Amino acid sequence: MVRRTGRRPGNPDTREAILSAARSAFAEKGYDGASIRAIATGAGVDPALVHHYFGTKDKLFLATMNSPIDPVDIINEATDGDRDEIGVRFVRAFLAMWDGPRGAAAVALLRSVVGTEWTTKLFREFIITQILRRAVPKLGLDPQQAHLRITLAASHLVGLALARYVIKVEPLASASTETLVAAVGPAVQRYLTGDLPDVFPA
Amino acid sequence: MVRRTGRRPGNPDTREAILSAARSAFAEKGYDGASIRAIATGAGVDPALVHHYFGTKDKLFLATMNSPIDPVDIINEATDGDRDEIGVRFVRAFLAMWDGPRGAAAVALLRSVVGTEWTTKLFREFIITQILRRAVPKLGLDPQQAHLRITLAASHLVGLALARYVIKVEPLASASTETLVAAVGPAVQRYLTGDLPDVFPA
DNA sequence: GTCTATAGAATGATAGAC
DNA sequence: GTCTATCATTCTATAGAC
Repeated sequence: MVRRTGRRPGNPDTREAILSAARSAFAEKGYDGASIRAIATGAGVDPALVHHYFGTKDKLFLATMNSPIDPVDIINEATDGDRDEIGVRFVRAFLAMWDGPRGAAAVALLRSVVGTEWTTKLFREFIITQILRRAVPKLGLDPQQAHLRITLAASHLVGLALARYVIKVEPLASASTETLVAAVGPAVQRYLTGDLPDVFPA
Repeated sequence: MVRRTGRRPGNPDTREAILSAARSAFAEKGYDGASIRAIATGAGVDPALVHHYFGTKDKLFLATMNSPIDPVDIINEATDGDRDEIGVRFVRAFLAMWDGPRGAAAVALLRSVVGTEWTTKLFREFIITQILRRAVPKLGLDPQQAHLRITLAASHLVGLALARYVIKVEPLASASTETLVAAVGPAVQRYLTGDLPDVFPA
C-alpha cells in the first residue's frame, strides 16, 4: 500500500468538519460574532473552502440549522400518550433535544434569532407556519384559545432554555433534567389543558 | 431677541438625543447590528460626536443601559402586599416595565445579553449579585430552594418578554396585559410559594 | 480540492480645524 | 461644541494558481 507520494487527497469529511465547526462557532458567538475565518480555523481548513462548499455565510448558517430542531418530533413525543401528562412529556422531550447532539445547533439558532434581524423574522414565520399549524390539531384544543395556550407554553420553555443553555444561570444550568421536568411540567400542563381564566384570543 | 447671527449654539440636549437614538438602535438591531454611524444619523448628529460624549461603543451601551431595569423596583412592588398574590403582582410589574419608557432599553439589553459574549457574562453575574441576593430575603423563602424557585420564575418571565417584545409572536404580542397576568400569574405564584415536588438545589 | 492574494465594503476610533 | 477627514481593522467574497 503505497500512499506516500502524490497530492494529499481531498478529505471528503471536510464538509462535515466545516459544518461541525460552524455549529460550535454560531452557538458560542452568535451569527454576527462567528466569522468565516474563525470557523475555517476551527475546522482546520482555509477560509476560502468554506465559500467553496457553502457559498455565502447565510447559506452556511442555514445549512448548519438544517434540521436543528424538529418541533414535530417533540410534539409527537409529547402528544403520544396520556393527555394528563402532556406537560411533563413536553418538557422532557424539549430538554432532551437541548442536551442531545442537536443542542449546539439549537443554542446557535436561539442566539441568532434574538441577535439578528433577518433570523428573527424568519423564525417568527417558522413558528406560525410550522409549529402552530402542526401543534393545534395534535393537541385537540379549542381553536379560539389554542394559539395563546401554545405560545404561552412555548415562551416558558424557550425562557428556560435561554436561562439554562445560553445564559447558564445557576442553579438552573446544572439542575437535573428530571428536577426541571417535575418543576416545569405542571405549568406547561396548565397552559395546554388547564383552566385559563377569562382568556380571549387577541 | 436677536438670534440670527453667530454660530449655532451647542444644543445641550444632544447628549440625550444620542442616548435616545442609541436605545432605539440597540433595541432594534442588537449590540453588534447597531452602528455608531446609524445611531448618529438617527440622532441627527455627527458620528464623531458620539465618541466625544461617550468614548467607546461599549461605554455608550452601558450608558444606554444605565437604569434600564430596576429589578429592585419590581421585587418591591411584587412583595409589597398579600403573599398569595405575589405571582400576579410580579407579572404585572414586570410587563409594566416592558410597556413603559424603559421598555426599549430592556429590549436592547435582552437582545445584547443573548447576542454578544461579554454582555452574557456580565448579565449572569448581575443576576447572581443583584437579583438573587435582593430577592431571597424579600421573598422569605427556604434558602435551599430559593435560588431555583426564583430562577424558574425569572426564566418564565424572560421567555414571555422574548416572545412578546423581541420575536413578537402572535397572539402573545398583542394580548392585553391583564390577559397575560391572569394566565401567567398562577404559574409564577407556584414557583415562588407553591409545592415543587422533590426539588433539591443543584 | 485546496490554497494565496486581494478586492470591496463597513466599522470603531482619532486628530484637528472651525 | 460640532464637524471633516482619515486611519486601521475586520470581515465577506472572489479570482485564479497549483
